[in-house]
Amino acid sequence: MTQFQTLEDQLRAAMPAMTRAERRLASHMLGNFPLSVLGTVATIAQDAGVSAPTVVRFVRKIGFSGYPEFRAQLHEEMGERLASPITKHEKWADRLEIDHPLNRFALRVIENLRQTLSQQDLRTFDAVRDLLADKSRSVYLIGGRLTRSIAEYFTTALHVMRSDVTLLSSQPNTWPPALLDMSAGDVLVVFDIRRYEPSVQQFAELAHAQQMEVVLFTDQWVSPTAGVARHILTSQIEVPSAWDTIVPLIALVESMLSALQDANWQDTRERLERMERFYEEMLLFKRMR
Amino acid sequence: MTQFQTLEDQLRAAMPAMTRAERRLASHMLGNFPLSVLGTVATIAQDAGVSAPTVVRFVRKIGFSGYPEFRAQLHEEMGERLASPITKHEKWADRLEIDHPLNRFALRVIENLRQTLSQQDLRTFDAVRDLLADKSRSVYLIGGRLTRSIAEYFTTALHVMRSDVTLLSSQPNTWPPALLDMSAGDVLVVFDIRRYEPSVQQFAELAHAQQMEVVLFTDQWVSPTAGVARHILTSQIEVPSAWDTIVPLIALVESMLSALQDANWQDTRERLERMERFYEEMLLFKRMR
DNA sequence: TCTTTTTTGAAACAAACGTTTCAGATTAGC
DNA sequence: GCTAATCTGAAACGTTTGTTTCAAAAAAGA
Repeated sequence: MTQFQTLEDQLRAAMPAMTRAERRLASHMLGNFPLSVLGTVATIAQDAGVSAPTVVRFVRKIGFSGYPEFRAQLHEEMGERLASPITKHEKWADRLEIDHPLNRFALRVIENLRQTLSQQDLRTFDAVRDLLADKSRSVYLIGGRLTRSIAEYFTTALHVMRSDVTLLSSQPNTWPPALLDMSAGDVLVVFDIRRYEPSVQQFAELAHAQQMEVVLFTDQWVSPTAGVARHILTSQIEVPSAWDTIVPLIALVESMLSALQDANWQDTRERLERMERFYEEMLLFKRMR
Repeated sequence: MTQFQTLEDQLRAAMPAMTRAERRLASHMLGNFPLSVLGTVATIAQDAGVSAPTVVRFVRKIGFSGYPEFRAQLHEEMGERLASPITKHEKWADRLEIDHPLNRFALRVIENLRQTLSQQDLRTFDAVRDLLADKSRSVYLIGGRLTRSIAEYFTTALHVMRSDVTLLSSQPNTWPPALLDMSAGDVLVVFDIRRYEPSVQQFAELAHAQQMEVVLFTDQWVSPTAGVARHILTSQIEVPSAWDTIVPLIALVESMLSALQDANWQDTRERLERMERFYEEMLLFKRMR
């Protein structure tokens, strides 16, 4: 079946060779495209004022094996037109040497990233941004075995933008004393992907009991910590290996940083400049020794 | 059934009240919207990795009488967006969504990732994989202010696959003594993106002088450490914000992990299984208290 | 006009579909 | 650590769907 033209074009091109009833059908299809073609054979037949067999004979005549194939083709075309920018599959993927493990793996990573971003709830994202931008709230971050490095990265970057940002140590026995300094309204950012860690969850529950706002970054299977979380940001993290990918999580974190920066650019720039000066002075000291 | 929001919103709004399998389903639907929802119950179920009954229960839960009604609603919405000539050639996502910082940022991240991958030298990649797979060499990792978290992540994952993996502390004053244990032929993995850190570079030079193999993960402007590096893997890291993105670096690291795993799956699996057992025993221990 | 050919839809049919049931698996509560 | 409650998918079910058959209707050719 030739795919070099759209369904609409195919319909028009077939017009001359049509019989009376078929022409009625085609003209109805074209007149209400593509809404008219979404339904079943029966509904189309009724709307166009022809019988169901006519519809089937018609799609056969223009080259499809049957109505299901015709509809599949339509769905494909609609999908292309409806796709949001980040949902779109890029052509460049074809050019990569697909056989190399690097590219095989990377394509799956990109697929995860794409899905993560397109399913992200923007309101949740904005709400978390506002929480973190609120300087009256202290921010604490915690992560598991693999996610602690994400928490660390987030912390380092957040420090540039605001004060009162604390990364909890990787040793759970230091957490209870840390709770002493946390107040109601403070924010706890939790990173937890499978295999979810009981200690992290327990701590989140304690924090929640202290009226803290819990923000959870997790995977598509959702950490049990979700039960006490005010806001949940999920990522697709499954790749063909014994591990998962944290790329979508990092992308979310960096997007959040970017949004925070936009929300309060004045302060951020000042802090950045001061940090630069401090770094320079540090270097000066070193040289003087 | 309330029609005041789009299907997409309804899916998201229902998220909190969902079970595990239903979340997986909703996540798949949102991640590939609206293409994912055009097909039959069976195809959706298969693509999302759940059973057909789950799909039916799900659409019931969010307020439809059954799957046909759910699909009818989707068709209606699609029709609205596609029918009028004005919007005909516009994308599904409205301007508001495209303009959202998350999506603006994400598009740039994906672009960086794309460039990083297409520019990657596969021979270098393979050579680094072979170095890291060689168990006669110890592996040391080091990173700067922002990249230390990447080194940490890499270390944690590498530990699962092999022994003799060490992450250097974030305090430079601990590095000279650490050098004592490093031998010629050992591997030093350096992460260094702008602004390049003199201390990291100095250490890499010392390591190089000790006949160590230096592997450098850096950005497109290339860290000065490149002078002493045997292998260099570069990433595109520039995004529209005061920061850079480490996503391409993470993707490279994870691809490397995946390649390493493939190179020596037998050993890796054994280590994984042993690790699992240890974790279980730890949990058991905790429960017994 | 009458015959032949083509077109068309009602009815019957088979395949695919959405739905329900139920037992095993998982999770939550005590 | 056990029990109760909830969740989940395989299999069976009845329904809808697309398709085929066939005879009536329409059109074309004589």
